[in-house]
Amino acid sequence: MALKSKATVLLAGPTASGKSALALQLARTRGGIVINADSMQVYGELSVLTARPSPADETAAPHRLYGHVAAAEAYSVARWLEDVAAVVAQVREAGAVAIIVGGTGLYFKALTEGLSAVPRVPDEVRRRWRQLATQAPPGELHRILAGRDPVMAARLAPGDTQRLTRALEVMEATGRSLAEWQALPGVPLVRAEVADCLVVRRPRSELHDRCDRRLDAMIEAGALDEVARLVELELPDDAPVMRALGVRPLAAHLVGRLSRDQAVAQAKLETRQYVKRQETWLNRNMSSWKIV
RNA sequence: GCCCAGGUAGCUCAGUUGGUAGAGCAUGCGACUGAAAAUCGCAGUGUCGGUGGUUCAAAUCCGCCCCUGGGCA
Repeated sequence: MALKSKATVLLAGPTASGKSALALQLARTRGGIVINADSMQVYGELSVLTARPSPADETAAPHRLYGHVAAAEAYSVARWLEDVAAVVAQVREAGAVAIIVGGTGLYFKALTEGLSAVPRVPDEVRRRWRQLATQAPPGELHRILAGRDPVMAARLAPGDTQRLTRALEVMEATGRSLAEWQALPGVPLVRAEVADCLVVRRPRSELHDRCDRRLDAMIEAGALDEVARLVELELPDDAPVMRALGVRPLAAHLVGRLSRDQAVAQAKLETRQYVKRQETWLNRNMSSWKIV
């Protein structure tokens, strides 16, 4: 493929589309460094189930931001953005090509548009709202928010617990509506216009087949053991790692709540649904990217 | 062969005293600013097993037939 020589490559695409392999190939032919833009491949404890690049891949070309976070930590877009900023700076200094690859649309958006400068919410405040969110009857959070931040309340669906919680904690911690914060423009770290923006696309049915086959291969490669080790850490249910595709069904199988076949089927199902969400994001946000 | 329980959306099932059906899941589409592999919104679809009958009107009542599960022989 004919690529202009730009210092940064952004490579997005749905899961199991073959992004990582392409990134590796680009890194080898262009002397690049592969940088992860996937919210789950950052966790050290998960490598099989998140389809992280293999040790062999990692020796074939330098990789950054893979498995560098402990499962017990709650990673986030903001932290990722700090991490990539540092890595991209190093890569530029070294005069190498940064190949940022992943399936997390939000991360690419934060990268190319920046994040609004919302002050950090104290852990205690966050914990309290999240706690309430797990117990509040349906509609309760939305009612509370409507009383404190009608703008955000009008914007959010009553069932959208996660965003309602965020709006509430920001309102409490900063005294201003999240809507005001988000109206502040962010600073792009990498502008899409100066990067090679690539997106891997494949027919949906083909992606589904690839996801299914890959999940079977993950099981063969020890995904169940990996989940067993994760479960032993006894992390809270709302820890982001515990939300990785397949973790919940496979963990349910380990305690006998699902048969192996049911668990595998459920994991495949989750993966297909994720593909759909990714494609919606790609259609909406990356329609001008070059399809490879 | 007899008795019992079932046959309603792709799946699991709900359908009060008869008024041509509905939830969850799946599927499709969409939203998305510090949990994003997350979280959420919207939208299909049905010869109600078949066939006769009763009735103004049958998923619902009656007859026969077919199929599935269980029990008895």
